[in-house]
Amino acid sequence: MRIGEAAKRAGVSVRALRYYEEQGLLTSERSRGGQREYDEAAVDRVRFFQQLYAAGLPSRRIAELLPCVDTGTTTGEQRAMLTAERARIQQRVDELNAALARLDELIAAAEARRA
Amino acid sequence: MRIGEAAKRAGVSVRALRYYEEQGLLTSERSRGGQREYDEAAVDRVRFFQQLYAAGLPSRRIAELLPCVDTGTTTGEQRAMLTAERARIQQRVDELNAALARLDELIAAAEARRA
DNA sequence: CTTGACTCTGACGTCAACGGTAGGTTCTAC
DNA sequence: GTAGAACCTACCGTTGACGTCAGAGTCAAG
Repeated sequence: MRIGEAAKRAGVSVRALRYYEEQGLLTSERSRGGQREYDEAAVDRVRFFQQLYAAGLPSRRIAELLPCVDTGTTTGEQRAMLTAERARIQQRVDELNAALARLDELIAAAEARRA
Repeated sequence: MRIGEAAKRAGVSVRALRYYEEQGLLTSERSRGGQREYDEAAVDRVRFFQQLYAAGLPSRRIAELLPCVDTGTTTGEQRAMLTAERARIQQRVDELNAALARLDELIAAAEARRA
């Protein structure tokens, strides 16, 4: 499929796909006319990026861990990065839960005063 | 206390405090010389901002819900915003947990292949 | 073989939350 | 009363993940 459909299926913009390629996160075949061609795997890959972006990883880090995903092999350094990122995300989850608790206080107070 | 100490106690930069004031999130008394004066409540307030920032709320939204915090009263619109933000954050937590699961797969595979 | 939708490569624009700097003032300690 | 730390305003710079636009080429349909 071409870039427009791939973007739609992955739920991102056409520009985003070109950006990912620019950053070395995504490759693509080219038609004889020079247009990008993607397969289903590329769509999955992009969805994976979205998850990692949502988790706060910058594209640099994603690029660093892509070899693990692609080849299935890891260096000690890469394993260390994976667990470090895991810890960072876990911490973010904890922060968000704290924020949720805080918001719940506000909401409860607001509802009480409303009644 | 002056801005330097307030920043240190809140765990942010001096620049950040001036930025919050610029955005209408924080006020301060001024000494006769024009220097900002903060109390403990301001420090707490800033810590609260940090929590909300961590939860992904932009300063615009924070500014919108500050009246609830300050006056303790809410309009229907504000209550709606509070619960909407709550839902958004909850969704983010879910996304992060999904990312964690994904990373755990990678880590497990890496550890297995290492051994 | 033309039309219209889609795509291409640059390259500049955007937005948030500050960082950093310049040039000058205020405060605290001695 | 003076040195040095801390503070002031004003303004430009930064970073990341794209948005947007220009000008040109490509592709599927009729």
